Amino acid sequence: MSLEPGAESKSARTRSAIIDAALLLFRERGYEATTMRAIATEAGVSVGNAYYYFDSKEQLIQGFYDRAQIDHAVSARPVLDSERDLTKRIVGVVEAWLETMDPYRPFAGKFFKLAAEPTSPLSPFSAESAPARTAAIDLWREVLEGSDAKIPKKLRNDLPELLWLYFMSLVMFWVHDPTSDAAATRRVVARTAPMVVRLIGITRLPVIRGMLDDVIALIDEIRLVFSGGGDR
Amino acid sequence: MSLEPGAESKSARTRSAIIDAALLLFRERGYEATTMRAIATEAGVSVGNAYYYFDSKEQLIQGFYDRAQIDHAVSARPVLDSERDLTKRIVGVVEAWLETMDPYRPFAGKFFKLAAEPTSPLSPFSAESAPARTAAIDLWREVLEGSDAKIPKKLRNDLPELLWLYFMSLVMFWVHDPTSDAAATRRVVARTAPMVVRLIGITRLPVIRGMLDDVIALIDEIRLVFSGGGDR
DNA sequence: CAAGGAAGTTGAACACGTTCAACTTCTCGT
DNA sequence: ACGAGAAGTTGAACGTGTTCAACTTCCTTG
Repeated sequence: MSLEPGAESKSARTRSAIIDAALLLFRERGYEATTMRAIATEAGVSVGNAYYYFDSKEQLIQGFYDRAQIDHAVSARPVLDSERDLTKRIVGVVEAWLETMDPYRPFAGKFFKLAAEPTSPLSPFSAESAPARTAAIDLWREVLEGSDAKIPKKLRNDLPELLWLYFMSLVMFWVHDPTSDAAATRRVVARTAPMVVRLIGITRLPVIRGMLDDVIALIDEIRLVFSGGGDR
Repeated sequence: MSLEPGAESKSARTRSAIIDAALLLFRERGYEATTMRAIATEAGVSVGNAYYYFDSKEQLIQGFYDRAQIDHAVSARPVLDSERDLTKRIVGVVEAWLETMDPYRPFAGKFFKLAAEPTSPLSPFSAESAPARTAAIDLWREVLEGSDAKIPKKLRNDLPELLWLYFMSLVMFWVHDPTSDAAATRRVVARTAPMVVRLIGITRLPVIRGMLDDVIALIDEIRLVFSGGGDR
């Protein structure tokens, strides 16, 4: 594999030409209305050739995920580098994501429907998504570690993952959000981000600390089940 | 529409014959492997006729939902009538559901993938699912009201819905649960149900009460968005 | 009872995702 | 430069969900 930009192999160029074509047509007509024949034609290849590079039409969405994640990391950079307040960091990173995803919002539902199937490689919990997932969790780790908030020791380990889960539920809300320009989602983020921060602070209280231990123990147990601990 | 049982119209019988055939074949071969042609043949009708009664193959799953909900209400009855302890009521009702759904577990993922699409009538948040949804929320209201637990006034209104949401997240976990016989899900229920009950009790603490007001305000706001308050 | 419209029913036809055997082009060791 | 195997490419063909014009049965109204 060559490293000089612009000198990528022919096959790599064909590959991304197909993704480009797919994403273009998805934006224009939506996911279902875009046929594989149309994608192939737009990309200047045959249908069969498109299937040489991608196992299925759904598979093309993985390409979308990868790009979205990179775009998000880029658009979140300014906030991460300038803001210290944890609440504002959370809000900023989520808003950056909303910005990035805006062009795809009309048919995002179709994408997440596919992601919701547990056996699908597109599921955020699948092995195939592991790279994108850990990258995303690392982003949330940076949100935490770059902030001036004091994180209780007990939470250090699990909080990035929990924050990512919080983010995933925001994404789910966004998918269902009927308001134009995702106004409701923005409102929910603005409202819940301070709650999350306060929740972290509250874990110092004795009453809560007892519960926290249970929660952490449960999370660790669940992680074990999914990392091969359970019989599949 | 006739009310005497056993004297239903021909069309109603055809309708349920198609659902019977579909559910039978789904169980035997899975969702994707079952063709509409096979369903029609099994039900003793033509393909076109099946489409006279159901808009699509997905639509057949709505029939599955309706039955599952009825079955659950029935299987949850013993616990609801005999047990007073809130934790045990929650665990019992969830276990009853797990029992009910067991035959469909192998392909439940396929079902919930369809349910995850916001625009789909199969979404638990859709208008079409409203009857099933309110019935389910009512079930959780009974779980609460039949228990000996003291529910803070502030929570009376929203708690059944919140409990249903908790249940929905358990369902999501169940769909992803890789263990045989859903052992991990059972464990999570056994662990989280006491936490939920403790969480309800804790809302009396002054620190928490402040947060609780925020949460309730947010929930009410969200409900408004989805009940037509937002621009669609 | 007759008539005519509504409800129910049919299977062939269509469009789409996907597969595959055949073909072409590239790569590299000799 | 050559040959052989790998990699890339093709479009026709297949199976599936869905549609539709035509047909049949049922029900209502005069």
